[in-house]
Amino acid sequence: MSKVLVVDDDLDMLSLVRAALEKDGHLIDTEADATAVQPARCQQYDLLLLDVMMPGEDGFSLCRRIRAEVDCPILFLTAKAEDAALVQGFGLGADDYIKKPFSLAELRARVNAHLRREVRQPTHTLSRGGVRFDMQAKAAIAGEHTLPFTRGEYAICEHLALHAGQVFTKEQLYEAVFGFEAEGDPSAVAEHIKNIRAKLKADAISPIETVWGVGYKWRKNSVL
Amino acid sequence: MSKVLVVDDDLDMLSLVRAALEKDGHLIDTEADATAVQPARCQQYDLLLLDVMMPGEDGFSLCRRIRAEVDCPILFLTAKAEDAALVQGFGLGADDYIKKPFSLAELRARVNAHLRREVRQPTHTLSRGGVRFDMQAKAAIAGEHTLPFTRGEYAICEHLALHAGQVFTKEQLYEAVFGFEAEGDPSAVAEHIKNIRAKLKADAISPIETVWGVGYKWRKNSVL
DNA sequence: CGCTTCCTTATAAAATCCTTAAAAATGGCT
DNA sequence: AGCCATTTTTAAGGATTTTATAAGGAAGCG
Repeated sequence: MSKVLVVDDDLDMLSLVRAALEKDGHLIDTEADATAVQPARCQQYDLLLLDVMMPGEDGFSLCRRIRAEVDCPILFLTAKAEDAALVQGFGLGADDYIKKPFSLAELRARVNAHLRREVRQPTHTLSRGGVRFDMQAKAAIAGEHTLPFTRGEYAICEHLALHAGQVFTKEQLYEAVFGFEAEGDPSAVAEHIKNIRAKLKADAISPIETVWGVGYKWRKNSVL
Repeated sequence: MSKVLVVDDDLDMLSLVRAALEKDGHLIDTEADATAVQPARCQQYDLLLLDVMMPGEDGFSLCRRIRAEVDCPILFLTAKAEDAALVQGFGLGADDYIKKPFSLAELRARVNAHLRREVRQPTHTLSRGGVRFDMQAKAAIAGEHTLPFTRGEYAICEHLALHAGQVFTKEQLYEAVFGFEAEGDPSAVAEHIKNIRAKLKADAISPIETVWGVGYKWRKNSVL
């Protein structure tokens, strides 16, 4: 979830852009008056989308005014297709230049590409059966939202997913999660499995199979 | 001066692009055969420019193959102007998508914009979650005013923000802030976290999440 | 000395984990 | 098919662990 500020004097354009970007789960603020945009205000956003042609202050001027103090990507929306204007825009520190008329698909793709770059980091992630594990953040993500796993639940879940297809007894799972001293009641693991399944159910996925008389395993060929 | 690799089967195009980018002082390598491009080789470049339509392996396939191991910006050159292809390209982790025919001015402007962004990162200021860190001044700014952090509070806060998304135990945080001998009571860290949160609360932002049983982390805007 | 910062301690609050017990499901048996 | 023994699932409650909060004292610094 990222915060985006859109500056355009055309109110129709604002609502159009807002609707498009909100589909990707972003938080959109809009502003029709460029002169009202101060550097300090921009610092809370992850990306700025500026129209070039506006009465009063235009997008170029606004960019020039705030660039020094704003670190996030700045994208221009423009009807001017001339190279000179485009080069000028990039020269002011812009990160992209989207020519009108643009498709909403392109707008979304470009905005997301810039936001993604901001958070692109060497993360150890694993995707299995519709669930994405961020091993650094110790978080599991399904669809658009983070699953509210507890530490134990996450650990069991990650271990199963990491060794998808392999069957683990309750004792093995307990040991894998809490180290060697597996002094735990097997039913404690069953309890966790139950909770995990309940939380996954909200996203209509159930990758954990029970092997009767043996234990549990993560389904290997995920039918997503 | 940056190193750029251009992959295109069209030799005329290669020399054209090379000439254009060399005007900006970049070092250009070219490659006509996509299958010959290995991830390890790409890691020495600051930017990759890939043609989409190539005999043998196309640009999309190449991107897919190397993206996980290559961290630099990847730009597509393409004649395909359809939205679907464009969205697909961005979906593969591309950073820009330049439609043929493009002007050399636009090409240069876009390439330079991406390269500039890369070097903007190692600057001494960082903006995350509504807080801007001035690492030189050791000051954190939220909204209009400087946060009254103590030295230790600032250090913990900066370390968390710098490694947004990653979970740190109290011991790790203490060590990260005071170096080697982490002979500190974990509850001292908890105390600092409390104070940090209290001071951030005035600006209605709370980017620090507690991962129960593990530690703390700075919330990362996850862009799926 | 007064001030800030940091650490410690103590207590309250919260969340998780485990245990227990009953209900449901499974597989094998006659 | 029907029944039984075993295993799994579900549910609820208390015990345990971890975190949040508050207050007091030691150490550094002007």
